[in-house]
Amino acid sequence: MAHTRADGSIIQKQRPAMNELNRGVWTAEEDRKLAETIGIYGAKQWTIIAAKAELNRCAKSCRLRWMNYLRPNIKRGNMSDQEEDLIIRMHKLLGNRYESNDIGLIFIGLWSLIAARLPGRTDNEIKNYWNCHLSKKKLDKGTFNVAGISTQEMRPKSEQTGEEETIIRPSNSSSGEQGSESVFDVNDFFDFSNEKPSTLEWVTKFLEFGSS
DNA sequence: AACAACCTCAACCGCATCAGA
DNA sequence: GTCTGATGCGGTTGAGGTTGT
Repeated sequence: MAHTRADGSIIQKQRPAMNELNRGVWTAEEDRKLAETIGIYGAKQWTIIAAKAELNRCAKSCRLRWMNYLRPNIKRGNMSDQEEDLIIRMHKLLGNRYESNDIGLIFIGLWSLIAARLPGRTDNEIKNYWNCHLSKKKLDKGTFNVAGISTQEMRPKSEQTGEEETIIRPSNSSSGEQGSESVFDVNDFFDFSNEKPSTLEWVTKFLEFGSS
């Protein structure tokens, strides 16, 4: 079974078949059938798509393949510094903060929230990138320092000094204004107006928690 | 050249949430 | 209000690739 990598090279991969459903790597023919079916029925009703495509794949598998690989405008290749910076910022602000509180809503939609703000990137890709590159970088150094901003400096002042503060101060601005009040405002940075209600509620709780 | 260790990333799994009956 | 199937998410796996010795 062949599979195409992001750079166009072919890899071979196979998992043992379970039940009567096809599993493992998608073939070019399966991709073609799936794309064709989605072209007819749209990328929404996955149980119908899975049945109509006659791929012997479950709906979840079809959805995953479309979302992570076949979907138009998927951007592949290395993450830019800006993209990496954004991932780190958002993970720092959303992910780690929620690890340390007791609201009980940990990491809900984190990767998809980040992916939504990185056009062409998938949540799976960002998650993989974090696990492979960034979390390791964090472990190695204790802090990040991407695009001139370390996560120590990204921490709300309240975490650093115990004072009340919800702003983040880049260590050096591009304008070269040493020590200027170039404030990173969480409310400006995150526009969640298009998120579904449950996510919006979660973000609201998060922001309320961070500022209380 | 051969082997081992590590890295990458597509795909699967289990669970939570959503939406419609 | 409840039930049930569909959908979406993060965590994890594991085969193939890459790098180091």
